Amino acid sequence: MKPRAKRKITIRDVAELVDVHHSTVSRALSPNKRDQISPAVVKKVEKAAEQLGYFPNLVASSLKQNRSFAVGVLVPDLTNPVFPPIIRGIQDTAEAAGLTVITANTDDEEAKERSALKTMQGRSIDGIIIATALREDPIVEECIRNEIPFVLVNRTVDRDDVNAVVIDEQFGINSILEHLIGLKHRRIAHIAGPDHTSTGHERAAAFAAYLNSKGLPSDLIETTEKFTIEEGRRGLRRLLARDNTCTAVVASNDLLALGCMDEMKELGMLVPDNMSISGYDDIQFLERMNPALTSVLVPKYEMGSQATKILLNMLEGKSTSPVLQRMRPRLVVRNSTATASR
Amino acid sequence: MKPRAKRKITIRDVAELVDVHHSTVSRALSPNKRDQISPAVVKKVEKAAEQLGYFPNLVASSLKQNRSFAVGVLVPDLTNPVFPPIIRGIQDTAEAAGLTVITANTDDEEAKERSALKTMQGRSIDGIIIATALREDPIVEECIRNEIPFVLVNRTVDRDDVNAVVIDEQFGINSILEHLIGLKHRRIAHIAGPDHTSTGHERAAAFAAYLNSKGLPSDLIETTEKFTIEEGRRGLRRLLARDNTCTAVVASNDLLALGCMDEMKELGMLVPDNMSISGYDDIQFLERMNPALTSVLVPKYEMGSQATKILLNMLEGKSTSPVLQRMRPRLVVRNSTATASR
DNA sequence: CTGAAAGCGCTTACAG
DNA sequence: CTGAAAGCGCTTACAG
Repeated sequence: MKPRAKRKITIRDVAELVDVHHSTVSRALSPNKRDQISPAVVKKVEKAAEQLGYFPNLVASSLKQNRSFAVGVLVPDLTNPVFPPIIRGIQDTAEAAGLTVITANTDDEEAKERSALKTMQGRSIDGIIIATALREDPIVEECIRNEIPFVLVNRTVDRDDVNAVVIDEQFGINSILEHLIGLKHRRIAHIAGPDHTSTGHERAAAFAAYLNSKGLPSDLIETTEKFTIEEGRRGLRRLLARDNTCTAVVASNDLLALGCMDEMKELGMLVPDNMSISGYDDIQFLERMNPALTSVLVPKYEMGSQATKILLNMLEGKSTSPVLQRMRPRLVVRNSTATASR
Repeated sequence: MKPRAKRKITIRDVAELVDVHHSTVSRALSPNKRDQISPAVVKKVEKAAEQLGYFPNLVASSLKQNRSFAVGVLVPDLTNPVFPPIIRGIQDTAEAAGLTVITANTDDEEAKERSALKTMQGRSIDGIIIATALREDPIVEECIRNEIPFVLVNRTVDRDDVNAVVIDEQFGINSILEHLIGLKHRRIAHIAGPDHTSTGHERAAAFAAYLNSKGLPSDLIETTEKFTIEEGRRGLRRLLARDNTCTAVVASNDLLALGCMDEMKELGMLVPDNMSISGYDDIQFLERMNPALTSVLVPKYEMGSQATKILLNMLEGKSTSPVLQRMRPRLVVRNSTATASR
């Protein structure tokens, strides 16, 4: 026979059972106040709590402490395969520290970002991890203005007084270019991501710089509007319209690369026979594709996890000066890149 | 010059500015209490709130109302490609109704499920959407016992007094079997998902029933422990060890099918030449694989969205009797299935 | 080591 | 239509 009135068990019920003041119960149950209470009482309180099936009301606790033990995460779109591993890294690390994670999709729309931020603020979020940053980002500015602790992940902003965990893009681009040059490619093109993102911008800059340093032409850059398959197709179309001498294309991320592959197929051209193509990010299942896509693996889970650790430090009042952490990616060679055909 | 003390603006600050009682502000700002207040005052309150940059403290509101305007979601693992679209469907629908979504990964471990549920209860979650149900599920029982409104999605339990949005598995299995039989396959095998999941169980049952109804052998069923690539490999290995006459394999989901493809490759056998293979779920990028995997598309986003709508109805006190909603999947034929080779 | 009191920022019966 | 009061379930100075 279950209790019909499902009134919530509170700290007062526990107090009554043990016959102490409810503030004593609060202390006994709080890991860092526990030592203010005699072990005997702690024991009794714990037993009573257990017995009554008590669990703390985090909402009340949040209101009083003016923090919610929750962190927000802003991603463009959960169904973009780059993000799930990043989010998982965030969640695992946050939950291990007792924090709940609230994720919002922004679809790269500022209105949605603002609304998500507002909701999170209303929930007294402790901090926020932002995977949506543009190089000039009003939402980031807003977080700074409102003194919300935040860490950027994957992309960063142009200003350098923020915490961010990103990729060593130069290393990543260099490693793919080295690989292609080793395969005798001399005319290499770049399908660049949007220039208003740090990833798009830095990868394109690294691309040009490396080729210049090798005395190779670096003019074959087509910049896209978004990191999408469709934009990859259009980018490649534009590229081929103005040049038909290049033998390899470095795409700024995997989705753009997949778009390039689609366009090649549409044109009846073969990858890698007629053109080598590489991606960036190394999303799931590339090894199963036809052809398997060569890519630059970015440690997505670790980036998320690392960003969260930094945020946790901030919340604990440690780590004062802003940190820009660059993680090293790793080239993964597959079948979409091969020896230059001419 | 920004205000240094970033004390939060409260309803009282707004009240003071307009010179009314703070309860009046509360009413004026509440969509469903607004009409108790004279339009003139509402206007003034809104303006003052705007001017002060007031936004409501949802934590306080939650505490008082004993609901949090948040719903929980339990998934096994966010990085499993089936789930992001489901979650996105949930989020979009929930957010449109003003609810925040909190997602937790359980890795199919009961301990993690319990802990997630406890956290969510502590946060006074309004309801919960469960994508992790087993046919006999202690967490579901717990939700029932604690009278937490919940809706199951993708999988359901054996008891029928719950709300669930799942797939018409019989339709899905029939459509793939029809397709294979049309391709002259007569010895068809099934790599079944875990029997303790409704999906694994129902698909296997539908498989046997349909073949029986056509007078075809239905004994070639290998049951796996988990819906994973690795289990798919092992399942196919076991199958081939006991039978070498079958020409087609229906896998209970895409990951199992991918495992079957891997094992075929390992054995030096060709798909579909030596064996047709089909998946189920239709996760992202199957069309790009080598060979492109024939699958049964389940409307993932819509399932999530539909489950959320049902939950919203429950929260509004509508919809009393439990609903089992079955959504119709759709066969997507690709290159991994072809005419039987013998 | 423990208790009593105040208060976090809202909402909502109860009056008027 | 508006105000005054009480209270949601905690936490935490302040006493002792």
